[in-house]
Amino acid sequence: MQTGQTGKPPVWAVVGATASGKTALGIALAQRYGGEVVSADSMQIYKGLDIATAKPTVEEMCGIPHHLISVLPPDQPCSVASYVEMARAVIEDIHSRGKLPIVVGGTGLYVDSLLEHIQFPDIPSTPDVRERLQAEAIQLGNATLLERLRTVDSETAARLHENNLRRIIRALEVYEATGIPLSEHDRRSRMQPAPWDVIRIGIGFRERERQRERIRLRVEQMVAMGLLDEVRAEYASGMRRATAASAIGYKELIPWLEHELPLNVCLETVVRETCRYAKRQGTWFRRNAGIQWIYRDEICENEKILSEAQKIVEKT
RNA sequence: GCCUCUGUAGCUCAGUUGGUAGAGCAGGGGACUGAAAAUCCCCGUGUCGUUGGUUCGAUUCCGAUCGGAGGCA
Repeated sequence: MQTGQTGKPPVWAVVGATASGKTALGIALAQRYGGEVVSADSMQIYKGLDIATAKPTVEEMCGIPHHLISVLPPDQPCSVASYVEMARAVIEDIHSRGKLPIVVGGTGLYVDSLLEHIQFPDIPSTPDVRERLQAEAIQLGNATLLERLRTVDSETAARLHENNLRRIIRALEVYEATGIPLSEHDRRSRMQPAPWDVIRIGIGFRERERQRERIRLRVEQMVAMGLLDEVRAEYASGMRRATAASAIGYKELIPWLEHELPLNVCLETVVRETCRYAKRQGTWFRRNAGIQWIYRDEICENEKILSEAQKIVEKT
């Protein structure tokens, strides 16, 4: 098996916003370089909602093995930590078979936690503690909880806004469980460098309007592929409260299923929410100086995107 | 034809007892370590429909006019 410059085994990654064409590029690269795809997508990891989450179809996969897609039941909560654990095992397996792992995904937190080799301490979320803190927040106010956090972890408290209750609660939860501030855990989690040589390719858009057009088109395609039936079936099966239920393209169509809004309005919401999501993804990946970008609206055809990507991987 | 209401940010609408205006949504920017397709933060100049008049000063009052909604014929 080939190794990178430093002698470490290679891992490639294709990242970027939704509807940028990551999936196609990942598969094309895998075909040419003996790769297998490792998905880094917090929604595709769940079974069901295949169309809504834009999972590649069997034909699109072209026989390339895809990992971490449709591996969890929709009602099972996932987390970065468990994703990273699974993904590491998958990468190790791919390497052991002499193949090249290509991480493809738009969930920035998952991608970075994996590639930066974050060591997550074993502090799982505890629903009862969260509920208790949630209740306290309602009773005493968020500011009180943030103050409490300040006394045990001023560093984390300083960077959290009092409205960001979710993170305040997590920080308190971690301290209660371990007696060590979250900020300290975070530092320790970054002590180990990744054992791979990573190449990151990003697919982006220069102009937001191009991206918007592409998203609109993709939503139309999803509808043509049977999105509505899929959502209806999923809804009927009673999927609630799980992470998978927050998928864009699913939750926006519920008012239509419940006869509260017309279909076209809900579909417009799907487009809008997807654009907003894409914007957040852009913000996430933009700050990463290690990504080598290819711009979708400069190089339209997939062929050329592939050749650009080949230039990137071959010069490195 | 007459009467009433209405015309303010991309959209829905507040408001100014006359001193050139502000919310929500949309949009833009940012953050992000166990819910991340989630969650959170920051960003509001627009001929106040047009045109005359009153006034030191009008988006605000008055007249006309154009557009929209409703009512009476």
